[in-house]
Amino acid sequence: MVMEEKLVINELEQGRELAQRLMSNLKDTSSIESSKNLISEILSIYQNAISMLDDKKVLKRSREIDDKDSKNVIKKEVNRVQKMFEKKTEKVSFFVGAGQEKGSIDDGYCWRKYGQKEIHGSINPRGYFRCTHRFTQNCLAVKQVQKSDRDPSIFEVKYVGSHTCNNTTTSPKTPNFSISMFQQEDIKPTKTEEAMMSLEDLESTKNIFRTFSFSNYEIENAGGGWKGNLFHEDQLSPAATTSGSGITSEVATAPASVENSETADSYFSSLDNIIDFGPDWLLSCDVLNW
DNA sequence: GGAATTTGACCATC
DNA sequence: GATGGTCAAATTCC
Repeated sequence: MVMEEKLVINELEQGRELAQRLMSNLKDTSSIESSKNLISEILSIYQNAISMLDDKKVLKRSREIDDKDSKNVIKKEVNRVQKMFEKKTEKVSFFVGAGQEKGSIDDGYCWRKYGQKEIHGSINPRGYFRCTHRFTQNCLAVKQVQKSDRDPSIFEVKYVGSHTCNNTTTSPKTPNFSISMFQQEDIKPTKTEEAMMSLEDLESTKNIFRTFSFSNYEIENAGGGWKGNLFHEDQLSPAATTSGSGITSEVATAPASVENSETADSYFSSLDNIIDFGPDWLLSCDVLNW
């Protein structure tokens, strides 16, 4: 079975489990809050599953990978992912809670909004942000934030360029969140992508890959439920975005070598041996404690 | 008053 | 000409 299928099944199984819990909760009128949390989580899980199934390219590639004699395909995928890292653009979907309506998701960097555009075919406008230190430190990092048409609670954030500034709004955070990272499809090189991904970006990417599992009911609901945790203003982190996914670390965890690797090259060279590292490597992370 | 945001205009690309 | 990205003046916020 290919990775994407595992992911989808995983999502659906969690949705089923949560629905069962919800049914139990409904018998107990005192657990309304808990029920609300469960409903939110179920919805986001199904949203994830639908998104996966909806991605025809992922499914198409899944079929390729499913081919037992697909070592060449795997090689190709490794190269493709490697190229993706070489590009400076990454797209991240953020599951955003209350108080994060403006898409000014705090990812530890200072951003200044410089534009907003209605995008053809999209309901929601796209916001354009650049690093506050663009002129003082010549930092060319840029990000685009757009509320998902499919799920308004999700902000799709595309990062272009790497930070060359030293300034961050905060020290590395200890986010409680889950994150879905999708490969940016059909990225066409632009003038903003002249530089290659910096080690700094790689570092942040490695952080993103740190994983967890968050299908633990007790943990999720400790302190008012996972959503309460995730979206508490003091804790909501940026890049700390969340998809609300319940995908477990089994399928979402990046190889430990990612964290220890010094460069993207060294990391990806190890990928040659990883059969199950799927193509569009839809990663979903639920971070509990860093 | 300085910094940040908004928004219409302009420009590049296809 | 349509679309997406950026600029910059006006406006708002702290």
